[in-house]
Amino acid sequence: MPELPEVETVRRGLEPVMAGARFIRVEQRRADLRFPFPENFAARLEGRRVEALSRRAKYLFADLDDASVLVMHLGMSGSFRIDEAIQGAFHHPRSKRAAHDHVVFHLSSGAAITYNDPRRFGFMRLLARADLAADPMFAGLGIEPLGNELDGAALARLFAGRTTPLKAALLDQRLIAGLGNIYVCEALHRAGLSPQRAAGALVSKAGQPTAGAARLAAAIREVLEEAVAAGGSSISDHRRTDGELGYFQHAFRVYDREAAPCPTPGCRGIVRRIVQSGRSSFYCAECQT
DNA sequence: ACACTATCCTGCAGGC
DNA sequence: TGCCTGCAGGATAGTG
Repeated sequence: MPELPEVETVRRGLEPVMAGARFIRVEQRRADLRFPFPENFAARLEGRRVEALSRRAKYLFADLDDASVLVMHLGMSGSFRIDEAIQGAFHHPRSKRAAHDHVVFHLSSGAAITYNDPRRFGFMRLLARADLAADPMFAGLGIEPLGNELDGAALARLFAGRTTPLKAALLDQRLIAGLGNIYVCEALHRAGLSPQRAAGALVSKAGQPTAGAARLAAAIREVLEEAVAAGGSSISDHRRTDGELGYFQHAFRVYDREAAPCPTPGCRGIVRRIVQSGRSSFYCAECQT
């Protein structure tokens, strides 16, 4: 599910009940997700206070009061649900969905936060804050697309000399961290660039960003900001922490719209689907060149 | 260096 | 109704 906008939506939902709260009790219902849980996971969390909840790329970080960090990744199908514990009156419906409730955080704020993940590609880790930057998982992460670093010049620097297709370059978390299949497709369409174009073609011979590079940087920022404002995209699994759906999926111009007319004004193209790096690319061959 | 594949896992849609 | 295939928002390891 979750690319940067969905993870940021989750962060904003969790922050009011997690930041400043203590873990009173932690239920860990299985030994592993994508990776084994840390040793004594529940015991190491219980009693700890969350100082802040932040996001980097598609990772969530809960800074704890013992100088450790709880790292959470939602994989493809992870979600968090917040239940306010009201005098034990809350009833959890017996559903297939509940079978994939793997972790429950009971917090001093009175909230119970349940992590659900059918495919179990998500994970949780506990790291010393001092070790975070050097950890292999984070040391090589690329620039944050909603931060100040992303502009045409940054793309030119990252893509210079690369023959790899734009689609693959934009999915590469070592270059830009946080984009996934949906928002890469959407950003390329907004920028009028083919996913098959060589990444290095966005750099002039003098090493300067082309007009396409500037358009792409602006398109990435724009589509992510709009998606965050919409609460992310809910295709099948993504839920906001209050259980509501995001609604950016209604604003998709090309993603999962094979054979639909291209939405670009005046364009008579049809959205096509091709496979790159084993994943679907949706684009319009008429206006994306 | 790069591109593609398989892999982890479950659910769902579509074809028959 | 069921069985089968393929596909899905991520990320990594391994191959050529």
